[in-house]
Formats: sequence, C-alpha cells, structure tokens
Amino acid sequence: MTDTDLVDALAQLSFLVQNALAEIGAQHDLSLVQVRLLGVLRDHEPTMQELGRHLGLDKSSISGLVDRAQRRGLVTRTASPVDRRVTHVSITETGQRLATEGAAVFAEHISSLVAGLSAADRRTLTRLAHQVISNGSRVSEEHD
Amino acid sequence: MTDTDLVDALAQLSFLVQNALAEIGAQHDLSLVQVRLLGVLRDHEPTMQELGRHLGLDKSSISGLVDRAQRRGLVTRTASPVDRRVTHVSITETGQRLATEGAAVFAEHISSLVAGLSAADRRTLTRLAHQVISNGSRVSEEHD
DNA sequence: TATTGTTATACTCTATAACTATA
DNA sequence: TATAGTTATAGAGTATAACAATA
Repeated sequence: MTDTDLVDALAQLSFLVQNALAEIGAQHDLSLVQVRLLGVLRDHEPTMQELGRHLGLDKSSISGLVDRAQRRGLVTRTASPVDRRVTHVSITETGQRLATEGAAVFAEHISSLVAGLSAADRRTLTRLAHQVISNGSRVSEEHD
Repeated sequence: MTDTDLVDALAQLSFLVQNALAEIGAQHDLSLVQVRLLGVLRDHEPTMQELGRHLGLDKSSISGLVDRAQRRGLVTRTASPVDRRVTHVSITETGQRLATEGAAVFAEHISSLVAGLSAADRRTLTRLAHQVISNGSRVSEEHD
C-alpha cells in the first residue's frame, strides 16, 4: 500500500523547486544543467571525469557542456600537473558572481514559499526532508 | 535572513524526486518531458495550446514533442469538431499502459524513500508539503 | 484581423563510437 | 594495455520567426 497523497505532494513539490531553479537560471540565459555545473564548481575544482560522476553525464557530454560554459567565460580548464591526461575545471570570477547571485535569489524564493509556515513547522520540514534525503542516499548506494 | 538548511534540503529533495522520475522514464526510453506529457494526458485531452500552458512550453515545442510521441504510438491527434483550427491530443492504449505502469513504479520508489518515517511523520510531511505547494500556487498567480 | 497550429532554422544537451595523448 | 578527454555524428528538446488555415 502506497501513500498516494504524499507521493503526489512530493512530486509537485519537486516541480515547484526545479521550476524556480530553471527560471532563475533562465534570467541569465543558463539552462538547468549549466546552473548545476556552476553549483558544483562553487565548492570544487573537479576533473572532467569527476564532473561527469557528479552530474550523471557521459564524459563526451561534459566536454560539450564545459566548452559552452568556457565560451561564455564562466569556467576555465587547467591541466593537471601530475597526470597530463587529466583536466581540471574551475569557475571564473564571472561564473562565481553569477552563481552567488543566483543562489541568493533561489534562497529568497524558497524562503518565500515556506514563509507561511511557523518556525516550528519549518524546523520539522527540514528534519523530515533530511530524513528522506538520507534514506535516498542509502537506497542509491544499494544499487551500486 | 533565509533558512539555508531548509533551502538546501528542499533543493536536494527535489533532485532526488526528479532523478527517480527521470530514471523510471529512461527505463522505457522516455525523457522527463515525455513522462510529463503522458502524465498530463492521463487525465486530460487538451488542445495543443492548453498542453503548452500545462508544460510551460512554446506551441512549436509542443508540435515537435507530440510528433515524436505520436511516431512512437503513445498519443494521437484529433481534430476539434467545433473549431477547425484546433487539435486535441489524447493518449493511446499503449501510452496509457506505460503511464500507469510508470506511475506505480514511481509511487513504490517514493514510498520506499519515506518508509523510514513514522506514520505520524509521513502525515506531517504531507501536510507541510501541501502548505508549501499552495503557497507556490499563490506566488505564481501573483506573477500573472 | 486575430488565433491555432506547423514548419524552417538555430542552438543546447545527450549518448555512442572512434580517436589522440598519456600512463 | 588501460585511462582521460575530445571529436564526429545523430537525435531529442527548445525558442523565434514566418507561414497556412480558420475564425
């Protein structure tokens, strides 16, 4: 027996959040995947391969993705000093500014969505969301 | 002051749910937008224009989307009897079966994600998610 | 004239397969 | 031989602009 109401609510909620992310990106001509790319690069300087794992994309897709972002001055490629096959990707000043600004707008947008909830309800929602997320990590590890 | 922890949790949760949807679709060679298309058509027989509003896409994008789904035997076009400019889109038997089966798999997947929560916590999460969603509807109406 | 839908075009995004350079 | 990344190719998905048919 599945909880139809909860399943539907989580599906709708996920679309609400993803649409917000997509719209904020679109205001700067960024697709959702470019938003995710900048999001990853805010805190990491991964290799092309690591980037592919993070985003769940083939290495050839990453090549094109980074090409287009680089063409717009958002990221740069740097050669690894230890293994000359390896390329690291980093975010530029411009990309960083865009990512930081977008993250702030996103945070405000989501905050406005939960503004009607009491402080206690917001804490509860945070706790329950984390529980579902950690459950999700466990599930995806099982399928490795 | 924005609630960083809640914002992050909702973002992560949205990716968890959307990835599940995308993976289930991919098992039948359906993209996320094709999944959404079939989802809408399960309960409606909209015109091309209405479909565009539902999915937030331009009418030209809908033409291509429906073309590809029709080529695969998932949907059909029917002429409106009252206005000869208008085309209605309906789901086929094959599409219906696919959509119903996918919805069941999705429901099971999400249910397994929340299986660790108590019944009370699941009820609370349902309530809070609905509150955020209705807040989101209100917000998007304001921007009309 | 206004509206519905299609078509032409251009670009992003994605995977597969073949390739190059390095290990 | 194996691995990291690129390139060639093909297809889905998207929007803009121009178009045809109908209202």
